[in-house]
Amino acid sequence: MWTEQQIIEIRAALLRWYDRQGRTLPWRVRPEDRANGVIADPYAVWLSEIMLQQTTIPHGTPYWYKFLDLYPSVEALAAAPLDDVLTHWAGLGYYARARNLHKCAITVATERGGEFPRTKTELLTLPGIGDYTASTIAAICFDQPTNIVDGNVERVISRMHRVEEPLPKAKAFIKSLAAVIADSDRPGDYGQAVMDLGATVCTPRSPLCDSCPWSDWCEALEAGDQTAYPKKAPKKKQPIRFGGAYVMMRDGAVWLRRRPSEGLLGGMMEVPTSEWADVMPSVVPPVEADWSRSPAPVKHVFTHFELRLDVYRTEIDGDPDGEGRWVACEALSTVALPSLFKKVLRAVGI
DNA sequence: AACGCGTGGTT
DNA sequence: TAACCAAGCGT
Repeated sequence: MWTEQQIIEIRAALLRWYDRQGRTLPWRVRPEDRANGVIADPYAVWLSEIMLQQTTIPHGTPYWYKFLDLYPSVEALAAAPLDDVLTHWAGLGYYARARNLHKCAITVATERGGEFPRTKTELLTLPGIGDYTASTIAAICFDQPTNIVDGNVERVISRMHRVEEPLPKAKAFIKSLAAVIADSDRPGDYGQAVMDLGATVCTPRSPLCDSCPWSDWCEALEAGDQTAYPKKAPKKKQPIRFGGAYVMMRDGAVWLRRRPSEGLLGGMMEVPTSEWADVMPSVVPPVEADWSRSPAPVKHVFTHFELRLDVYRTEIDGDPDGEGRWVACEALSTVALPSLFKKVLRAVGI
């Protein structure tokens, strides 16, 4: 292992690199500003961290601007109806994040006077905030010396040490290795620096080792097998499920209903569908009508299965049975409609 | 502890 | 094209 002196040099090399980058993300405080006492806004940082969980920065960033504009404070977010929050989250995926975001905002606004807790331990008690997010907020906003480990850090550390154990089993071990070099003098900058390193230099496919501040200490670079790490457990093939979606139109409006509040796409609106099964279920339309089927099924890939929906469309006069409501086609952007069902509507020309 | 949970971009 | 990937969390 490294001597204390080496560890100090490793930290310093990363922070020198980071300071030189000048990479700015909109919710960040630049190192020079931080040195002058500028404090990151916990609300804005929390919002960004929840949105960026398993989400790329280009995809998440427009949502961050929109939410800050619509809900400039945690109180404003807490006061909004959940359905509005889900509407504005639509398209970002992992909708439990939006439900937890709203729940967390209510807790902070009503039980904590609008102030986020300043310690990792207290942050961990809030809905939607796990180890990574708690560590990050505590470090970036409150200068707490935490050990920030996300997917980027796992890749960087597993390469430096050529960790042979595959993820996700190796998470605890990698985290213990990361803790050895985590910086306690500039916790926020260090955490962002090591994540940036993974995101821009120590990339999954083609790492830019010539530009890496840690190349002197990287075992994988020395061995020439950087991209062999992190080792990952083989993933199983995902099943394909089939079903039918039934688009009912009346006077330029579409019939939508609300999904159950938990589980897949929980709380979001949907076009009525059949059950989703391993083989195409027998077709039982929700109303007797003259249905036309779209030429090609809609394909949609979830995390744990692929869905193929045959899309049927019809015009009806009355109301369908069951819960739901008519939504004018021009007003579809004002409802909590996930991408899957936007695709379904697009497939029949809406 | 392993699995459920979205979506869009890249290779 | 199929596989892989992205600043994880809850149960």
